[in-house]
Amino acid sequence: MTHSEENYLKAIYHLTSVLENEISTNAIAEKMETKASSVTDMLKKLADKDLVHYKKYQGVSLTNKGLHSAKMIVRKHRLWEVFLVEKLAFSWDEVHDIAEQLEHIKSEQLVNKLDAFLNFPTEDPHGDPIPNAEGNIIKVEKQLLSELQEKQTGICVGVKDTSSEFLQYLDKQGISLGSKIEIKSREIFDLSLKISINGNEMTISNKIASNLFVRKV
Amino acid sequence: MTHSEENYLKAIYHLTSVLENEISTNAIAEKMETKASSVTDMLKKLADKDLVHYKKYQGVSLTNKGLHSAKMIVRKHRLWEVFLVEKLAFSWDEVHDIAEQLEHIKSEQLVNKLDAFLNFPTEDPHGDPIPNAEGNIIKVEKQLLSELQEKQTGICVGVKDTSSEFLQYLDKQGISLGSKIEIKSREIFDLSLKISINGNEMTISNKIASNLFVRKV
DNA sequence: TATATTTTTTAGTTTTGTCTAAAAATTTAT
DNA sequence: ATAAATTTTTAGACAAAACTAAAAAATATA
Ligand SMILES: [Mn+2]
Ligand SMILES: [Mn+2]
Ligand SMILES: [Mn+2]
Ligand SMILES: [Mn+2]
Repeated sequence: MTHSEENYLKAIYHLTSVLENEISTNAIAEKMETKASSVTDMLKKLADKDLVHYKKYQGVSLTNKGLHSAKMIVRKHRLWEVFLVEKLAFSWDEVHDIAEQLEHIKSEQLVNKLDAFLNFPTEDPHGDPIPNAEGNIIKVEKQLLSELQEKQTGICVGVKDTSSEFLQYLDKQGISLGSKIEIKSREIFDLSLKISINGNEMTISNKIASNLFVRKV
Repeated sequence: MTHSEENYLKAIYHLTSVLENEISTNAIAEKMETKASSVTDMLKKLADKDLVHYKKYQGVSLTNKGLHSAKMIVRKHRLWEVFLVEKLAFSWDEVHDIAEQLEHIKSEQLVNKLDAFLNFPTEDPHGDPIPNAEGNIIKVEKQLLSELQEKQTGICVGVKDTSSEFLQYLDKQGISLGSKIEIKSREIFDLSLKISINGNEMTISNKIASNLFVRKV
């Protein structure tokens, strides 16, 4: 499997969890920042290899084989991110691009030894789940901070936007995975929130709150 | 720089240390298991990018820029090999192919953090020197075991052949980097050696002895 | 329903890296 | 010095992965 094929599988996998039904050519093109015609070419190739179900004009979905491959790529991506943060002291906003390269390294033994070296983590530095060697994922129930009611409290367990801009903003505000956040009040006008985080009071916009995952406590 | 360009630079670099003078198209083709015509094509491209000095029919050599790039690839290859052996518990005969992939990961920060994580090793698991961030190499004087005289003793500091067959043979015989080897006697007929290694006596062929580097003591 | 708009596919190019076959240059042998 | 052998380069082709422009299909609108 080529890097390009792997990137397409991964894109389809990620779109599947957001869009539920069949994935459109255009959705893939947008996600991969490429042209729809290139996507069509690749879908044919992936279909030939039994990695996707594809019918002209009808969108695409992963076969079992394709799903498993996609999960293994995501597994590698997230394990490498853990390695970079935990072992090499990268910060969580620096690791994505490097992991994009490392996820294509081919060696089952390597992934599994890396997994063991890292003590079989179940989540990456952004709170995303890491599939195990069989492809199984531990789902943690979580919701957006913006969905919490006034006076409710949550533990920050993930980010929806993983851009370094957003992650660096969170660093600046002292928000990280594990932070305890209480909604003090919600401003009706712009849905901004007054929160207390580890005792510290501050105001955050709705945009921020709808990119933070929390586990209610 | 593409993977392929990097592989060519590395091949030329390795051939340079063996062949001294200008490197021939055929030597590169043989090393890379490709056709001479493919090599010619690539040499033109590398010359265009000022990575090699190339004159038709006259062979090729690395420019300063090309030499530095090659050293950085070798640096990555050998650091990753150290990582795989020291941290992930791979054996020294399993790491080369994985390092061939990892050497192409592009991130200066990654290499340097990995280097620090490994405590700035100067040699890889096969005894080959690791260029530092500036490309400098610590040369250790070493010679082939086959060059030692009777009654002389050496410490094993490297292997010339890094094939897994040879490395596994060494494992089986209990020979590793750091082993103290004394030449007890040399058989004139086939140049085989009776040696004692860490007290243990055994006989090895000339082929083995001329693939083992030692530091005389 | 008929028409307009959007989405998707097809057709034809381009770039990279490879190949084979043939031509050109260099080296070796007579 | 000439001929033979070897090495290297050129010419032309191909596969992968991208692109643009145009055609076809599906969807939305009047
Ligand atoms: Mn990532
Ligand atoms: Mn992540
Ligand atoms: Mn190696
Ligand atoms: Mn090595």
